[in-house]
Amino acid sequence: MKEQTSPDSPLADLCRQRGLKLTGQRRTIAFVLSDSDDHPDVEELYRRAVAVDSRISIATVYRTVRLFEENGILQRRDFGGGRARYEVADGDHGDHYHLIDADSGKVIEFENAELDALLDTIVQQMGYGLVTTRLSVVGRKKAKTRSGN
Amino acid sequence: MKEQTSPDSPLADLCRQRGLKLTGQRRTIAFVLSDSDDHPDVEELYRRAVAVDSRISIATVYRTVRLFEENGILQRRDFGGGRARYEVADGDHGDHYHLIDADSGKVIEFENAELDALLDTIVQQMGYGLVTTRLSVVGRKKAKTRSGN
DNA sequence: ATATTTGCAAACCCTTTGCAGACCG
DNA sequence: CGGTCTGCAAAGGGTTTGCAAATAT
Repeated sequence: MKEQTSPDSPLADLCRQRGLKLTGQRRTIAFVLSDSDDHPDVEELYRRAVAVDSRISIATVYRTVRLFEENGILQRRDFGGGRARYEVADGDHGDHYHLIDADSGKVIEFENAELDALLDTIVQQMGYGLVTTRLSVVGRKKAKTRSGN
Repeated sequence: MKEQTSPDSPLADLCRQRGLKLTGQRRTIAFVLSDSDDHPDVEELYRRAVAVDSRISIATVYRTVRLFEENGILQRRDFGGGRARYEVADGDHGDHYHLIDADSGKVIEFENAELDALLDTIVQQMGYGLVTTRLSVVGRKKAKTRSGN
């Protein structure tokens, strides 16, 4: 009888690697997150999780999401609108940013090495080491350019 | 009898220019804001306003701050921590960003034309026009001795 | 004069928490 | 088994709002 090595989602595995107790709920939430490529808020995660296993409470989603964030598994984002949104954390590199469509609210991810480098340089020159970058640009589709704010 | 042209703070004047009714409370809040060069949250603004005129309620500060934001007089910022913080809006140019000290939480403003340009270019290339940039970097002061951790 | 604004307190929204029972390792 | 995790509902912190009285233009 062979041992099952990894029947779980990538995030569930990560969970285990981090030494976190892998409960049914966490497994479900991890699965839902692994399965998401957008930036759901807690209520949305709750909806998706309940669809998989109805025995999950929203309090647990809040607790899990916080736990995952503290363990570097998730990243919390704020795109305005009062509620926190989450996405699977990037590896140490591959950092990415967000462009938010001013009209539709749609979030578009992008990467840019030059931007990475420039930010790092700027922060260095100010005598600091870069810890985190929180950057989202709001843009409007192909119209006049405004260089405000 | 000559008309008083401008006995008020710069922001109170802006208020008037925008056609907003200039009440006592708004005048006070505008004064407090003109007098601030940091990024106070609503409670802090309330404290400062009450120090000038005790007949102000926090509800009015919330309402005024929102009004000012909607009229481009103030800018709301989010540095984490749940509460919104405010600062006087930049003119169309002179845009600036924020570096947050990871340890002290201190907010340090900076400008960088190269960064302005790069962001604009990136957004253009994605087929959008830049509307707003929300950027704050968290950094840790470089230790000159060693960087243990 | 009269439409707006204010203060107060209650309402709201998102998030956290105390507790008793359920569960993982 | 023992400590951790969960569900529930109540509490919490920031922000908004309904209403009658006060106020600006």
